[in-house]
Amino acid sequence: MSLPTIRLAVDAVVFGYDPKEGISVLLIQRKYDPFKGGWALPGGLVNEDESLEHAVERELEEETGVKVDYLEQLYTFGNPGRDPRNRVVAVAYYGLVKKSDFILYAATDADDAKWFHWDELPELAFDHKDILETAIKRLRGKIRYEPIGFELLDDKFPFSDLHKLYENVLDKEVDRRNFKKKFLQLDILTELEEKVSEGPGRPGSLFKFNQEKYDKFKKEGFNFEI
Amino acid sequence: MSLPTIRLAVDAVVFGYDPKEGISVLLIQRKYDPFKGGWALPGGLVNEDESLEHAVERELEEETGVKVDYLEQLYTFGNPGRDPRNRVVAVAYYGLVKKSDFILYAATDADDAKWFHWDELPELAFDHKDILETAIKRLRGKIRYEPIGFELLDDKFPFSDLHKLYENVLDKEVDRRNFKKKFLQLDILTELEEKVSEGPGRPGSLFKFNQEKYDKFKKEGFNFEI
DNA sequence: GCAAAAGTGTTCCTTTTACACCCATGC
DNA sequence: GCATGGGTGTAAAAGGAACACTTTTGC
Repeated sequence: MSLPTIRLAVDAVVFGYDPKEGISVLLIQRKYDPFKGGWALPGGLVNEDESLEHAVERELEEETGVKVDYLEQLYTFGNPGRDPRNRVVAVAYYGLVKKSDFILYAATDADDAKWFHWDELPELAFDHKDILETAIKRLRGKIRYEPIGFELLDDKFPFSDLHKLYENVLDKEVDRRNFKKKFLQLDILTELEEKVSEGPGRPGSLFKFNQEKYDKFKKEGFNFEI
Repeated sequence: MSLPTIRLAVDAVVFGYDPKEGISVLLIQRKYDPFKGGWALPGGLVNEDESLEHAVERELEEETGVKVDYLEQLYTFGNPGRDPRNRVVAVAYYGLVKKSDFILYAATDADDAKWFHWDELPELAFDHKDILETAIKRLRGKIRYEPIGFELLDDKFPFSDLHKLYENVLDKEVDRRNFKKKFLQLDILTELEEKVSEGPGRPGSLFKFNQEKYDKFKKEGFNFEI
């Protein structure tokens, strides 16, 4: 019996955030067939001697110039037929980045790399729509028992940015006062002296995450129902 | 550049339950090298034209005779070096079964197949210890936002079996009365007329799961903090 | 009649929700 | 001075935790 030839790939769902625009996803435009010219998740084949994480980070940087510092395995998609030409099993990861940290460029397999608002996505190649939906569900679930935000917001941010982030991810209104009360109770934020004023209205204090507490919650989880 | 040769395998962490003995894990004794004679999770290479789920179910039945009806993808383990001979990436699944439904037998790659109490596990081959620990964590997390039990208990069971199951999985005492109150509120159980007496003490009613509600919670999740 | 397990209810406390008024700024 | 967003507190409601007594059986 000969060895099955199954190719192993990784794909990355990278979320970015902007308080004004909401949540975006990083996509590339494919340079080669299949789906030439179509939009897809960044990703590619795993090399024989590299770890899966390394493969995602490498492909992501090659194709888009983005380096994520937070990356987590999402799910493995392996249905025969998901790639029209060969059997390819893809281990999908998802990551969070501060959009403003990067200038996108496209290279290797990508003709273009762009952020798309997660409500206005183009048609996607392969089963990447499924992957993306799985990632969105995961992000929505995650937010309830692990902090997100540090990876998506600037180092210093007004509280309203964090509040809007949660409203965006959960896609529902969240009472401003109760949210603040609950979040501050976690004792994960440091309030700075600085204030910032964006447009009209009273300026708000800037906050930053307490890295240590943040990592602790990330590791041990918490309960954050809202 | 030649195609990397990465082999793709699946491994299964199958949990079984017995109110008297607690939670067990199904392991096989390896017939061939590497780790010949050692204990390992059931599993094996994926065929070129079968889905990952199919591969797990096939390997599991071949090696142990167990057919799971509930199986969920756990995590993909892909570190180079996890298999001493080749690069093998393993997609791990975990499943829940009623132990009493099966008579184990060992075949193909397995010399023996046995249930081990999850507190008294032998040394495991490859990185299977990591896989198992990941599965245990997942099971403990799962119990809080999805029902488990239907897959682990007999069709009809006294309430105390369910209670013990939760105590076993969570590895802590849970107040009997509060647990019952909360669980019955979910309206997921049907109380039967039948009563059963196991040893001394007042006989208890038998319950069964309301399949429809169960599937709904399984799909949509709930919040069950205890 | 004693030990063992099942059935049931109440109180207290914590957490969550709903909600309103004042404050600092830009224009 | 008015529109806009930021900052803060309180009361009512719901949910969770703690806890004790009665009932039915086996021996």
